[in-house]
Amino acid sequence: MKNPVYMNIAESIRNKVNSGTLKPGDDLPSEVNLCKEYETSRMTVRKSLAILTNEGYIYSVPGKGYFVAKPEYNKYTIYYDEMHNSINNVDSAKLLEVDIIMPDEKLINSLQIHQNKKVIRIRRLFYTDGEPMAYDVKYLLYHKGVPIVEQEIKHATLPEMIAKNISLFSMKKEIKIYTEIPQEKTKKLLHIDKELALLVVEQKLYDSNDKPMGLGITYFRGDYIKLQGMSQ
Amino acid sequence: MKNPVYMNIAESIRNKVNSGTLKPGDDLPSEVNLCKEYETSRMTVRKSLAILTNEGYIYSVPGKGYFVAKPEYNKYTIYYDEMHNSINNVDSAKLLEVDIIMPDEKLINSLQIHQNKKVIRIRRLFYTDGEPMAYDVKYLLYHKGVPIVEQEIKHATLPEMIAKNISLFSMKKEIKIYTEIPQEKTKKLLHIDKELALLVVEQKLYDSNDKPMGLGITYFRGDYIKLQGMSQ
DNA sequence: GAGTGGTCTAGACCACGTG
DNA sequence: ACGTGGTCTAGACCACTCC
Repeated sequence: MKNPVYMNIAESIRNKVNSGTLKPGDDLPSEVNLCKEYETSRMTVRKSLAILTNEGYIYSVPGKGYFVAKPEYNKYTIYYDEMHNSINNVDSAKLLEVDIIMPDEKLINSLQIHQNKKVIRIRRLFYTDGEPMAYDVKYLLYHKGVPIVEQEIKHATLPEMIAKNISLFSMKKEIKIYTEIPQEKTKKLLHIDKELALLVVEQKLYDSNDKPMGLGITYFRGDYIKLQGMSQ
Repeated sequence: MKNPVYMNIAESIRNKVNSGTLKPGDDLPSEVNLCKEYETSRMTVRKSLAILTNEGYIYSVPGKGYFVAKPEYNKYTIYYDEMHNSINNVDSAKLLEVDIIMPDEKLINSLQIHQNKKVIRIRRLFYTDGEPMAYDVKYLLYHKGVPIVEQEIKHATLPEMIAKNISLFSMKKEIKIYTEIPQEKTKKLLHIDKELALLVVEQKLYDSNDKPMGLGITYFRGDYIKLQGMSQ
């Protein structure tokens, strides 16, 4: 046990919260009192408290003190990538079509563009073990330098397509997950000949000014996908 | 502009990463060099670097230095609560049944229990505007003090049910999202008389020793739910 | 051995909230 | 006025990496 001092202090307080000795809303001893209790300097105590703050255990109010936070019941982290999921990975992709279209009303609203602004549409099919598992459509705003090179597009995810121009760090992303009964043409594309639902995942990417940069909609065969997430 | 010094330094470096002046894999100036560049002390520079590390912009390697990180394309945060979602909130709930059952094989595996360990099953219907929108089943391990008081159970989420005993902080949660065609009995419960898919959300809660504490499965009418997530 | 980040100290001044 | 957290300094020693 040669952990740094600040880790031991954080662990000690964390245990008090986990065990219920400290309950949400309770106040912690002040920094100077914690210094005395653990016989260390203020910066070390503050390091411990910063860790617990990051972990969501506590929060501070300037002039008042530190308090035990309420845990977030309902927060999950999910890693979603249209080419990889927990049941099946996409092992090959077919580029159906790349074209330039005039946006319909839904697209005008979604991408917040003028009705005469043209949009690049990329339609693909994703395969696993030779079977089609998802139909994928991307709508990208045309920007100088956007690659329309087949080999670059074929296996790219939406962030990868857009990151050709913009730093990936400043992008904001949104995701929507819902289910749908497939239309006839989608059934044909995905070789669906029985009653089967689609899991639909919409991704939207924004630049640092909250301007939409692209929209992707992926229609997964319901028997080929399960999304997973976890706390933390 | 009377921001703290460490914020300005962080902002300055963040901008270099966002603009592409610094690219993933590039190394940053050393702490002492940053001290000279920004004419400040080492602890202040370290505070800036700690922030950028938390934000996922950079990472450090002891003995070597700081480097620009690769952004996480595919990480999303989703707030899920079986009683609230982006389309419709549950405005009332009906408790169908609470009973004690012997676990089937699926449940034995999922909750990692012995086959003769009994399990509490809670079955509910969720309504919005008087219409049934979801069918919900929870499986809880029996523990002393578990409340089986109807009024407490009726509107509780899975974490709330289990948090009666255990500190909510130390719990780990898992979520699985998929789609299914409803069975006949589910169709009746949810008043489904047309072709309609279900969005199924499974939640599993673990205590701090990774021991499963409960499983919840919620079957949402596909036209009544859309899950949403976002980066960060 | 020189340079790097990781930990830690013992001070300081400030803005804020409460009596 | 006093106690609180927020910011900042100028040092120190350590473990690690690389040459």
